[in-house]
Amino acid sequence: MQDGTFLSPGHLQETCTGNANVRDCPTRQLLDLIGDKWSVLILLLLGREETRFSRLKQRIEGISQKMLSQTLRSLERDGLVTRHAVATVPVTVSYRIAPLGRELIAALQLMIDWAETRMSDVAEAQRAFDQRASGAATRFP
Amino acid sequence: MQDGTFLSPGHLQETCTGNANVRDCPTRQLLDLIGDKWSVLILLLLGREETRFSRLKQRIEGISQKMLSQTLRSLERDGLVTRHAVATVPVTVSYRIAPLGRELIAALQLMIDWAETRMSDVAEAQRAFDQRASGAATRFP
DNA sequence: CTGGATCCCACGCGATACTG
DNA sequence: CAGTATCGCGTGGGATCCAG
Repeated sequence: MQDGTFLSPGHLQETCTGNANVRDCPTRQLLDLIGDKWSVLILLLLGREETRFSRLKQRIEGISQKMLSQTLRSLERDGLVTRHAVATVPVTVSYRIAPLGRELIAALQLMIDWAETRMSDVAEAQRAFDQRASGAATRFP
Repeated sequence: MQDGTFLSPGHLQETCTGNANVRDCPTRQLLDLIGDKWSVLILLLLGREETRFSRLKQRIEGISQKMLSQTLRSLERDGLVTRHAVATVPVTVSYRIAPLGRELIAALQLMIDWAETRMSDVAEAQRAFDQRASGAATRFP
C-alpha cells in the first residue's frame, strides 16, 4: 500500500484510525477544546501579550461577556492560559498564555498558515460545487 | 516585546488579531469546516486509502449513516475529498482524498502530534483545576 | 449498498439583568 | 471592572423510516 507516501508513518494514525471510538482519538479531544467559536481567537491574542478581560472584550468583535468569561475559564482549566488577579479597587484581572498554550499555538501554526493561503480555494470549490448542484437541478425544468 | 520569540512573525497574526470580526478569520472558517465531530476522523481515514461508504461506516465507531453521508458531502463540497460512483448493481461508491485535503492533513500533522503527546497533560490540568475548585468550595463548610 | 427525509432532543451561544 | 444567573433560540447530530 501507498501508506507512507504522503502521511508520516507515525503512531498518530494508529490511534485515530484503528476503528477506535471517537472519544479515544486525542485529535478529536483537542478539537472539542478549541473547535468552538472563540478559543483559538483568544489563544492567539493572548499569545501576543498578556491581556485584561475588558481589553479582550474590546478586541474580539462580537463576543459576549458570557462567552468570553466561559471560554477563558475553559482555557484556564485546560492549562492553556493562566489567570492573574490584582486586588485593586475595582479588581484588575489579566490573562496570560501558559507554556502548554504556547506549545499549542506553535503546533497550530501550519494549520493557520494553510487556512490563510488555502481557504480561498475552499471557498472557490464550494462555489463550483453549489453551481454544479443548482445547474443539475435546473437543467431539466 | 517578545513577539518573535515563540510565534513566527507571519501575516497570520494580523488577520486574526486586528479586532476583526470572527468570520473574517480564516482559521475560524477552517475550524467551522473541520471542528465538527467527524470531519477530521474521516479525512485521516481517507488519507490512508480510498474507501467505500460502508467501510467508512464500519471503521468509524458510533457514526450514524446520516452524519457520515452529510460529512462526506460537506468535505466534497469543500474540495477536500472526491466522490467516485461505479454504476454496478447495487451502486458502488468510494471516496478519495483530494489534493487540497492531502495538503490540509499535512498542515494538521503538528497539531495531531501535539494532541497525541500533550492531551494527557491537558487532562491532568483539568483534574487539578477541578480539585482546586471543589476543594475551595468545601474548605469552608 | 448508498444514501435522502423526518422527527426530536441536547447543547452552544447570544441577550439581558444582577453582584462584589 | 470582572464576572454570575437566567432565559430562549438555532442547530448539530442521533434514531428511524424510506428509496433508487
